[in-house]
Amino acid sequence: MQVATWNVNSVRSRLDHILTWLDGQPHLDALCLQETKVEDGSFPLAAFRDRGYQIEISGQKSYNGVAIITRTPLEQVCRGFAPILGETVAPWDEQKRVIAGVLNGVRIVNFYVPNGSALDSEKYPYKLGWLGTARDYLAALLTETPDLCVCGDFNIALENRDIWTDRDRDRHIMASPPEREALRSLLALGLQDGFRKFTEDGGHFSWWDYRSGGFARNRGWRIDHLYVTEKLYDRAIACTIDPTPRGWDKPSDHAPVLLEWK
DNA sequence: ATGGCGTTAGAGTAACGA
Repeated sequence: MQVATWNVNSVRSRLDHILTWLDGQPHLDALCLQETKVEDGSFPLAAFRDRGYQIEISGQKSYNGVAIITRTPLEQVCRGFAPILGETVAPWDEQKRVIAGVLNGVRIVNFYVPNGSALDSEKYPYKLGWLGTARDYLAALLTETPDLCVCGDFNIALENRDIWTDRDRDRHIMASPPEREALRSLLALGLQDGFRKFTEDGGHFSWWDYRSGGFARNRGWRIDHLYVTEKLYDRAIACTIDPTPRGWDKPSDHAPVLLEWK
């Protein structure tokens, strides 16, 4: 089974890229998208359905938005935290950042973790609080489905080897110790990084800034992740970042990341 | 470098991303 995650920075602007890339992935079972940036009523559903794909969406105007594209129907589709954790967490669902479903007995969770903006921004504690709620959500899901694949744009580089530069890391959004600690606490539920099963060295990134020729100089960050529970981790046979679409005309600033298990 | 680029909303700039 193959699952991929890709922050496309607007599904409408990136429609051709997404379809072209999908055409080159005949064995892909699920593609999790983030930052679709469109209300559900304006989502280009037909472009996917006409090509035989199924798609489940959860979006809003202008910001955020997630979707899961599959070849066979996604089961037990669940949008946001509230269906699992109850109405007390409903405020966290105002921003559309979570969609999940079950495919071949595996629960696939698609997260678009808040960026946080800067350490002195009010968005920073929002990001940490969101990650705490996400941890509670995954803990609840684990009691129902033991096999979990949690993927998406986490907006966190967990280790120094996941960042091109070592300048001001501790004070930088996406690398600060509290963010890393919040992600580690979530992973401590029993999730492992698919990418690091196969690749130990640095210099592998999933996001490059549009500015200053970040991609051409490979000045990037590895912030898009596929985390899996123990059994799936043991069965994993490959995890790769595909930088190809990042080099296309008018690209997303993120590249897709794929995980395959038997 | 309060820099660099790109998207959305909506009509000139502003918010946001990471």
